[in-house]
This record gives sequence, structure tokens and C-alpha cells, in this order.
Amino acid sequence: MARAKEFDREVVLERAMEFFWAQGYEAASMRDLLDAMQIGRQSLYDTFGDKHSLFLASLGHYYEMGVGSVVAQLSAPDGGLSAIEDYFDGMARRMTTKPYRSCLLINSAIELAPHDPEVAKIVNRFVKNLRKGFAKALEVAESKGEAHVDDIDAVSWHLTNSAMGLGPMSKARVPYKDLKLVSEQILKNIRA
Amino acid sequence: MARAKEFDREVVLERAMEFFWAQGYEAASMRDLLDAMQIGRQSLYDTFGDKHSLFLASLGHYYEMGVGSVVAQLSAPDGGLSAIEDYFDGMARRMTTKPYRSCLLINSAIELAPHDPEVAKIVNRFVKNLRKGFAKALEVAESKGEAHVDDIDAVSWHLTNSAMGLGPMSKARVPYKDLKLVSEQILKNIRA
DNA sequence: TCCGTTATGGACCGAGTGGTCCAGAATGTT
DNA sequence: AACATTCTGGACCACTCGGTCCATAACGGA
Repeated sequence: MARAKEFDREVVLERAMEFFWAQGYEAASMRDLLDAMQIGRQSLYDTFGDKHSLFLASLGHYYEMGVGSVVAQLSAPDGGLSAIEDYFDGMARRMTTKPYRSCLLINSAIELAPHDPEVAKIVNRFVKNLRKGFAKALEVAESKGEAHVDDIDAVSWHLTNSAMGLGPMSKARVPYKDLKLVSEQILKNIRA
Repeated sequence: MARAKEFDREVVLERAMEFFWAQGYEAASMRDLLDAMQIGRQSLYDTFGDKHSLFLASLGHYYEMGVGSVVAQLSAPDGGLSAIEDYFDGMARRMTTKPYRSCLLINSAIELAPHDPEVAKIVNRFVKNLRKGFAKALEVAESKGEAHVDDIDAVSWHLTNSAMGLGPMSKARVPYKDLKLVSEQILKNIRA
């Protein structure tokens, strides 16, 4: 054996993810990416491969670190309506404060999915999981008597669509005040 | 006077718009753009200025030719619920057939608005107009007794959010069948 | 201590970018 | 017919892109 890596893979991947999230794929140049990751050029190529592979790794990291747990909370056995409420209000609040970034997966859907089958696959899987999460939360809500949903399939798709809408809305600079109205209206529609 | 232009400004602008629509801003190179527009290099720069100006012109053209009339139909005095229904079903159908392109303005919101104040302004104006269109359609629907809307502000924002959601949804390859469910559910929520 | 292995970062590469320049062709006016 | 004006398209520019190469430094094992 010989010299050990001077950086932690997780740490620099996190930085890459942050940078892609803030800039988008095309707009993020490898040079700026290197700066942001605070890592040597060759080290990056040795560790992650090319730009596209690095992006896929970042997307994976984003899912595991961020979205995964949020979606999981939708399926919590004690969740129901409040889980859905938390999801939408959390999203609305996150998108309209501090770094003003919408969801990396939604961004990727728009920018890359049409030309990039691998990204398209990941995004499609995310959407399906999100819908499943909503469906589960609706079942729980129904069993708790919080809501009466006649067609869980239709309503869960509708909720998924509403979640995706928040991305473009925040990018269009719609303020939290109005996104809050959206979130409340969504809840009102499914409440018993 | 001298030689007349060999092309029609509207025609080549339409082609540019189509190309930006299909490719996105960054992914559309000037060389490919020239091919698509079937125009000489210098002619383009003389007529439209640089790439960014050409894009803004394309976006304007998109609004005037496409979205403008669609939004206008929402405000039609005999519209009401059916206008809203037509809007969503039309969007869902358009996004999931033939060239599979979502709305250029939604795409631009994601790709450019964060870094491009001019685009952000246009997108923001579009969103506000769309919301106004929905509000008007809701008023008409109410006056016709098709729906009872307690909070037009909240519901029109909700509809706007749902409309924006269709963009990412279609890019994520959600099929028409499911988008149709979304569209129906939206209507169900506001029907009396 | 010395060797083999690995990480490192700057030099470098070809390709492609948006944009400019200019010689020449095409046209309306006189 | 001759001129002035304008359009046209290819040559060309500086620059940036993603990616590779390589000499050197840093380290672990024997």
C-alpha cells in the first residue's frame, strides 16, 4: 500500500452535489467544480470518472441524503395528512428561503432527462416513489378518518404533480406567501 | 435602397424558437441554430444580435404565438370550467405526444431564470398572467353556477401550480394516462 | 533506509464555443 | 450601364470546454 487519499469521498461528493444543485449541469464547468470541491484535477477523474459520472453520483447522493428520507416520512405509519402537510410546507419554505434552490431532481428532469436516458430513469423512479409515498400517506389518513379519498390513484398523482409544480414556481420567483396558499389549498382538497 | 433580405424574420424566428424549445438554451449551439434557421451567420447577427437576444426574441415569439392565445381563452366570457378543462387536457395531451416537449417558459424558468434576470422577469410575468386567467375562468364558472369557489386567490394559485407541474411530469416520462388522472382530479376539486 | 505505489497539480490537448471580419455577389436607384 | 448599398457565407479569432499526461511529492511496507 501507499499514500492515502487526502480527502473524504463523501465530503467532496457533497460539495459537487451542492454545486450542481446551484448551477445546473451544463453551467457547472469542471474548473469551477474543482474549485468548489477543493480537490485536484486528477484526483477527481481517478475517483469519479468523467463529468457525467460525477453528476450521476451527485444525484444518487442527493437522493440518499435528502429526498429519500423526506419521501420515507410520507410513508410513516403515524403520518397521514400531517405528513403530506409537512411535505408541502417544507418544500415551499425551503425553496423560498436562503439559497433559493428548488429540487435537484426536478431541475434535472427539465434540463437533462430529455437527452439523457440514465438521468431520465432516475427521475422517473423518483416520481414513482413520490407517488407511492403520497398513496401510502393517503391510506393512513383514510384509516385515521382524516380524509375520504375515493380514488387514491388519481389523488396521489395529483399530489405528485403539485409537488413538481413547486419547482418552476419558485424559480419564477413566486413568494412564499403564495406558495403557502397553494399548500393549504392542496390540503383543503383532500380533507374530509 | 439595395438588396432585400432573402428571408422572412418571422419564419426564421419561429425556427429558432422551435430549436430552443427542443434543445434548451445552452445545448443549442449557434452553428446548429444556423442550420435549423437556414440562414447565414452574419444575417443572424445583423438581424437578431447575439445568442441571448435571439433567445429573448424566441421567448417573446413563443408567448405571442402560443401561450398568449391559450391564456386568453381562459379569460373568455363563455369559458368557465370548460376553459380550465381544455387548458389542462390540452397541455397534458400536447406534452405526451409527437415531439414530447413541455412548455418553453417552464423550461426557461428552470434552466435560465436563476442566473438570468431578463428571463426571470418574463417567466414571472407569464406566471402572473396565467394565474389571472385562471382567476377569471373561476369567476365565470361561479357566475354560471358550475362551481363554488370560496377563495379564488388560493384556488387560482393552486391551478397555476398544477399547470407548472405538468412540465417536470412529462419530462419524467409520466404517460398521458396518468396526466389525464391529474387533469380530471383538478377539475373534480373545483366542481360544485 | 530504501523501494514501490499512489496521490497530486500544472502543462497540455483537440474540439467546440460565441462572435467578428471581409471579399464578393446581388439588388434598387439613377 | 454604373453606382451605392446591403446581404451573404466562409475564413478566422480568442476563449473555454472536458479530458489526458507526466514529473514530482508523499506515503506505507520491508
